[in-house]
Amino acid sequence: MDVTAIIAPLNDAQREAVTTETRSTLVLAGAGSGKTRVLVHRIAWLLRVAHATPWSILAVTFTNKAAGEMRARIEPLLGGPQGGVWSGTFHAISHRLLRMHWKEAGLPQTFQIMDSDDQLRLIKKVLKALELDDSRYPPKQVAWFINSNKDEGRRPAALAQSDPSQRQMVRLYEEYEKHCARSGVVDFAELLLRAVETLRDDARLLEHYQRRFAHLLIDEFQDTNAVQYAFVKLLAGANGGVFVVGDDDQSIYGWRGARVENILRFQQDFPGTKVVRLEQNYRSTNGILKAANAVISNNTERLGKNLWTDRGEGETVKVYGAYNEHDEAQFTIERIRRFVDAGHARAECAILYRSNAQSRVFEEALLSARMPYRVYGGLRFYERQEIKDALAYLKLIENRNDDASFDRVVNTPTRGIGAKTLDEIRDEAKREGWSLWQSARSLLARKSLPARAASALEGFLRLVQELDDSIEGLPLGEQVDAVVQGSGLLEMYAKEKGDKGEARTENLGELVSAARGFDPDDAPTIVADNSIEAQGSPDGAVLLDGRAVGDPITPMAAFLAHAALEAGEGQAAEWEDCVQLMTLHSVKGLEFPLVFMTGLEDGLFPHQRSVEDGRGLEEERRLCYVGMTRAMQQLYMTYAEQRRLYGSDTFGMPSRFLREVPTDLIEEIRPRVQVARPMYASHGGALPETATRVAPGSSLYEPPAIKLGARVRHPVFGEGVVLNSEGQGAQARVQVNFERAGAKWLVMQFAKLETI
DNA sequence: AGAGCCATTGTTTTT
DNA sequence: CAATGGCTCT
Repeated sequence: MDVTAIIAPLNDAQREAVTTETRSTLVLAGAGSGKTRVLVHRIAWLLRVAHATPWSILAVTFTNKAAGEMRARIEPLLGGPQGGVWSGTFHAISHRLLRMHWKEAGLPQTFQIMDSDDQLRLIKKVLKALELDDSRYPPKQVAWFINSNKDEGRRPAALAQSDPSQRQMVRLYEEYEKHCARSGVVDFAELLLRAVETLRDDARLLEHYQRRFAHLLIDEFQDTNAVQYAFVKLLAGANGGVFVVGDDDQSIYGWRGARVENILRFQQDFPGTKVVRLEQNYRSTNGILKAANAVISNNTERLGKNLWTDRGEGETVKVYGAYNEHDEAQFTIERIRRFVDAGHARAECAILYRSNAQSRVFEEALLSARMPYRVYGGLRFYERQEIKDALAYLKLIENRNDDASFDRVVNTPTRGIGAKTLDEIRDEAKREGWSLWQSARSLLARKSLPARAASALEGFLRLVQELDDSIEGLPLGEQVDAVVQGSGLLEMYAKEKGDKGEARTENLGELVSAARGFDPDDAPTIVADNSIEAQGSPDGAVLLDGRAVGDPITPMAAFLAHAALEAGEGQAAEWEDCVQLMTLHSVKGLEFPLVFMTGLEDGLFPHQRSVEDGRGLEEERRLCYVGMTRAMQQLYMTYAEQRRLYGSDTFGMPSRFLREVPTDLIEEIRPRVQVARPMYASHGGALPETATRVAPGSSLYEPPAIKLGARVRHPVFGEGVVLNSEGQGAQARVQVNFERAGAKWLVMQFAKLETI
């Protein structure tokens, strides 16, 4: 393997990035510009040309999927699997550090990871324990408060306690942390924060890793939050090489703490950063690209970048204004059918929408059209109830103090441990500061429970202990099998009637086979490969206290972490050729020859709640940009004039993003016959259509004459508020709720409305 | 323990 | 329009 093979397939900008010798590099990689390629080739370059050792490289990605893809692409380039390189998500890497250095991190060796679902349950418990009203402090909001503070690196002590409700929130945060500590569980945000704090506060550990990881590579840098940024900065230290790749125009996770500003900050914090822009797009035709560029250019907070391509103009972007959501679905399917009839695969087509709820109409239509499809998102394997039950038993076997797991299965299957007994246990736990397991044992020892409850509880404790004893020394798969059966879960779900029970027992079976097939070595970020560290790297990485750095991780611990960190795909990968349905968020990173962006109506997309502030709107616009740039050959953008939402009909205006595409780049497809809008339109695509150039004055380009929520005055009815509007141009009507006369529909053309 | 009833409440998602 | 959660009643 020589240098040519690594750099030959690259364009100038890509090559400049891959071969850079500056300490810090920022690659601004536009959509479809070969971002992953640059990352992969950079690693190959470091190994083969700069002669870096594998263990000096740490590559961080945003999702597990991306990490897997990166690993898969490095292999052929280097002619074999690359052991020693640490790669994975920030969470997986943090987890690995914490497992190895649990002592330094102040965690029990058997600490367990708590997912968002467990977290919410715990918060509800804490609310109850503090006797706070959960309608005044909605658990979701509390979770948001805790998580976003952790994402920003703030512990309760660092928080202002300005007003009483803020004080309560901080108290909840504190109490929540106590519960976590007591039961030895760690939530997602905690994984990161704890890892950063541990490194920060332990000079020897920090020095070891700073010296070891001479090369840091971070993907999707625009999606990093404050703690992740701190993590990078900490590990880089004063000398480490940092190579970050990102695209400010594709930052769509601001709402969960991601900070685009990190890109700007990076250049300040790492003086001398070389900035490389990848602007040549290899994915889309020029028409699509120009349209996408036009939309994103409306954002003010940009680093600036213009994608170009040397592919041909291609087809124009098509816009379709449907009567309603059913018409929208029919139209979409009809176009897919044409595409497929022309010899394409269904899997080349993607239907995108803003929110998951919108998939339903498409699913129904696809079903009745007998067209196979696959919906991304939804309930994932390790999030299923029966799987979580089984995992809870396993976690409890690992760590008796895991309260979340105790709570979950103490009475599953039912064994006569009711609310009353549990309250007793919880009271005891609160009084003594113990875990539920410890409290249960104490209550039993003191014989302070009624006989029946006592024997039921006794039975549960014994069951867990017996399971623990019986699986010792067995291979992982047999351990899981023994627990699934011995816990009674399998029997319980087998009794459940109907398909549901069957599906659940099947899933439990799948869990067992997942465990049988689980190879810790396939989860490189989860299992510490101590052998490599023990040998020390040739360039002389230190050993701490002369022993291997950190503790090894058992297969069971690795499996449980894998289940928590990588919740598994929503549906088992079916290899049938099918149409792909997903949200605009989950399409990031993918590409399709034919893309439909649907539901382009103001209020839906951009979403109502984002329209209210400017930054929110810019993020929505980036989401639109992400969607548009997924299309390789053909892009359709559709909206519905009428849509049933939350059980009532709404009349939306075409999305403002549609108006941001220059008219000469799109063709608007409209029904040829202007019929009166049918009440329940569903014309199966049979309606003759015609494609026309959009003329100024077309419905799309006529801004709404009146804003929803505006106050208006009518010569006869007096003052009121605009509730709704419908139609455009001469037919435009508005619904106004008059203070005296009540709600009325008025035709804009005739009603002499005056805004006030 | 489980069925049945009423009220509430609705983005985006990974880890 | 649902899905969810809390509640009561058997």
